Amino acid sequence: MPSRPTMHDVARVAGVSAKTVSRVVNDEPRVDPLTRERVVQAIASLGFQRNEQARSLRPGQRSTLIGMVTGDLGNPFYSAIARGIEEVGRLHGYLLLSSSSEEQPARERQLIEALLRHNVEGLLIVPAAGDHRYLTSAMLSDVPLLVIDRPITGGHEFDTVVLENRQGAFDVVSALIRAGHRRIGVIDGDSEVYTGSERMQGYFSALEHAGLTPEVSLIRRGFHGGSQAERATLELLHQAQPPTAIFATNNRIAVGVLSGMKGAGKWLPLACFDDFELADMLPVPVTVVTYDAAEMGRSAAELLFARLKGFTGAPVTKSLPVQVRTYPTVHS
Amino acid sequence: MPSRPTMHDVARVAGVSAKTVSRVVNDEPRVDPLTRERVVQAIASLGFQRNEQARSLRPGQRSTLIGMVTGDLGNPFYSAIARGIEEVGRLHGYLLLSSSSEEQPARERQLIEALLRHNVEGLLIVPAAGDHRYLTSAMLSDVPLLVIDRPITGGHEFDTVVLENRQGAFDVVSALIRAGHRRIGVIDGDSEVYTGSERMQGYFSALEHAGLTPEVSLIRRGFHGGSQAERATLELLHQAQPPTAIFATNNRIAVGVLSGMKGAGKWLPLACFDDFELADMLPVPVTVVTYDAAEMGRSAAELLFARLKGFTGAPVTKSLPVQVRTYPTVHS
DNA sequence: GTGAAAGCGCTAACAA
DNA sequence: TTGTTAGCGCTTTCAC
Repeated sequence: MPSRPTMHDVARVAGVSAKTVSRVVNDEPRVDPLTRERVVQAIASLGFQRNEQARSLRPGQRSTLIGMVTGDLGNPFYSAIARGIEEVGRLHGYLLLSSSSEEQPARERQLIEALLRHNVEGLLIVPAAGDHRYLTSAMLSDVPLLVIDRPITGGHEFDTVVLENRQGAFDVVSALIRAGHRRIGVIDGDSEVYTGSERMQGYFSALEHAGLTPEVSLIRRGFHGGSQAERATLELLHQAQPPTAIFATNNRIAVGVLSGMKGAGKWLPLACFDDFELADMLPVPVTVVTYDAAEMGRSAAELLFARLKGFTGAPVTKSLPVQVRTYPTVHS
Repeated sequence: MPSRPTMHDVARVAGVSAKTVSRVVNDEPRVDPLTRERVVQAIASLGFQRNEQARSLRPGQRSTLIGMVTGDLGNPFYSAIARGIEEVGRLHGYLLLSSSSEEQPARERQLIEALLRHNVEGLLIVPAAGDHRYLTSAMLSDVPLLVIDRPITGGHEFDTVVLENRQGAFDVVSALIRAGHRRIGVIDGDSEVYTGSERMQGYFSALEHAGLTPEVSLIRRGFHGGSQAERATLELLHQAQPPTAIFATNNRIAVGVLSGMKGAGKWLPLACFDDFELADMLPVPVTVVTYDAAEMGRSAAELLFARLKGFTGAPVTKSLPVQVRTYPTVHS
């Protein structure tokens, strides 16, 4: 059972003091080349690896750890963000502690506390719903916190990176209108969530901009999973005056909408916030709002490292651009 | 700029020694209820949070950190595994350090070393290709390592969790045969990768079992992305004796195959290892091998924690079951 | 039931 | 150029 060698072990083998080993490990200048060589040899022969936890215990030393909390690491949207964060972190020599709140506020708080106990130098969160006033500067004690995808409302202000949700929804609904649609159904995910409400506003703006009046019978809000969206779609399609196209405010909803169309045997053009694979293989034309989720992670991480490097100033909010893309139908 | 309070700060406020605070924080029994109460108050009023790095520095103390290396955290397959690991880790009070090797052996090694420097108690990796003999017990110094999805060949033996790749491929190809197909094309991802070669063996076994002879012209191997698979599909479809169905050894390949079919305007039934969304919305019947990727992560993590709890014995290899599932075509 | 002293592995400050 | 001392925040002796 080999236990990790310490600097003292290396020092003994090299015939120097621990401090000299430390100097070599940290590439400090004032070390005799010959001494350095002896130490390097000893390090290699013992397979020494510095204990980062011990190092970061000293005041003024960094832990080189950052922490992340999203709703669900297994969700491709969140994991793309995680990927972006990790990528930038690695460039700076940081490792990423990642965790899933399962969208539960209590869990999110526990995770943030756990990450802080482990001395992360920075936090990045995709906040769950709920009150975040517990995020006081006392609790965070100088650890910068970056908010991704949905701003935290009320209380302390944080650096934030979001998508241009409203603009994207406006653009994609406008595309349907340009294609001649006047009755555009909409199925919204959780409309209490920031992104959902922003996208709904984009929908309304697009109608208004085209001189169209929103119609209650075409709007279905507050659906969580795909199966709820599927039922809502059936309702929409079976009513007396059905829509001629449908806008889904996210891709999980879109999948439910497609199932609904399949069930009803009525295929309508689909618009959707979020790109998804095989959109070009469907029996309906699909228009999506596409964007780079990993870029959200990268932007957030870059802002975080700017803070760590001493950038001060008022909290920043960055909106990332999105793009509309149309996929043709497949004719089988 | 608030800095984190220490146990000494709490001790001062509560009028006790640091050791007593430690006792309270660790729920040790022999503390006077009144003293305990005073300490609890002080902890609350200061917002004290124990410094885990300092704690884990003492010999015999755990870091409550585990580390993971996969090819790409942003890939849904890997992130599902990460999710499973994280879930089990959380139950045990552990945080997860996750990182992406980008399938580069050198990067993988660097990440493993970085994780060890940060005192992870266990490692879980989805290994990149290449030689892993550097993973010596000297390097790992008692840190258990779990291998996921693809066994490490040669050298040290590790606990391993994989899918029943061969059986799954056998089953899904057999399903095509039962449906009457005699000429089944196959497009393989990277056939040097363990999963690819296992799945190919399953394909061959299924043919053999049905008394069919493999045909070179129906087999295309070694394709990386979807676009390579797309070209291979076009070749397959345009030859004199085309197949009547195609087996794709993973879902990225399957997407390429579908593009190829679209390009050729020839739609054939598709079989595929890996489930994927919207498989029931395609102009061809799709049969997939489905499984729970998160379960791989959970199984691996459970095995890891068993080791941490002292389970000894020869390295274990666990194969997780897979299932065949058929989606009907959509008729638009 | 409580506290004082020592030390985990490392590095900043100071000596030599 | 190199070594000694001290201490980061915590917990383990071992006294009291």
